[in-house]
Amino acid sequence: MSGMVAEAEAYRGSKDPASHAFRGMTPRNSLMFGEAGHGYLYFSYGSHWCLNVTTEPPGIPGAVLIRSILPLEGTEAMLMNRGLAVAKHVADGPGKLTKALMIDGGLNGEDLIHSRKLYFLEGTNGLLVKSGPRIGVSKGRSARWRFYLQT
DNA sequence: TTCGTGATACCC
DNA sequence: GGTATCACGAAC
Repeated sequence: MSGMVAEAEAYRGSKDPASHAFRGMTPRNSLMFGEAGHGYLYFSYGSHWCLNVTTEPPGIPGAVLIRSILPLEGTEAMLMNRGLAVAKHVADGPGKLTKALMIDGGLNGEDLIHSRKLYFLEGTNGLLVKSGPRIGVSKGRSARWRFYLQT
C-alpha cells in the first residue's frame, strides 16, 4: 500500500501550547523527544491511532501529525481495512489513514526512514501547498501550522 | 450536530 | 481513588 501525504500539521515542543510535549516529557509523549524520523503513535478518543513523525534532534520535542493521504497503491486493501466500497474518504483523516494502512502502536518508535513496514519517500507534485490553522486544537490557533495540498 | 470511546494526566 | 480533557469518526 502507498499514498501521498495530502495534509499534515506541525507540533513543536515547549513553546507550543497545543503540543503534547508542552508540559514536559511524560511516558506517552517521550518519543517526541527522540531522534527525528521516528514514529510517534498515540491512541485518542478511545478509538483511533494518530500517526506522527518526529522532526527534531534528540532532546528537543517536535513532530508532524499526518492527517490525510491520497491512496496510490493498494487501494483495494485499504478499502478492506476500512470496510468501505468507495475510495473517496478512505484515508482522509488521522484516524482513518492509520486504520486503512493498519498502523497502530506497534510502530511507536519505529525508524520511518529505514523501516520496511512503513517509510516515507521524497517526492514532488504540481499541487499548491496551502496552510491554515490546525484542527481540533483549542490553544495555539494563531499558528498556521496545518499544511495541505490544494485539490 | 451529537455522541461514543478509552487512554492520559493531573488532582486529590 | 476520581475526573476533565482530547491533534476524531460515524451516525444521524
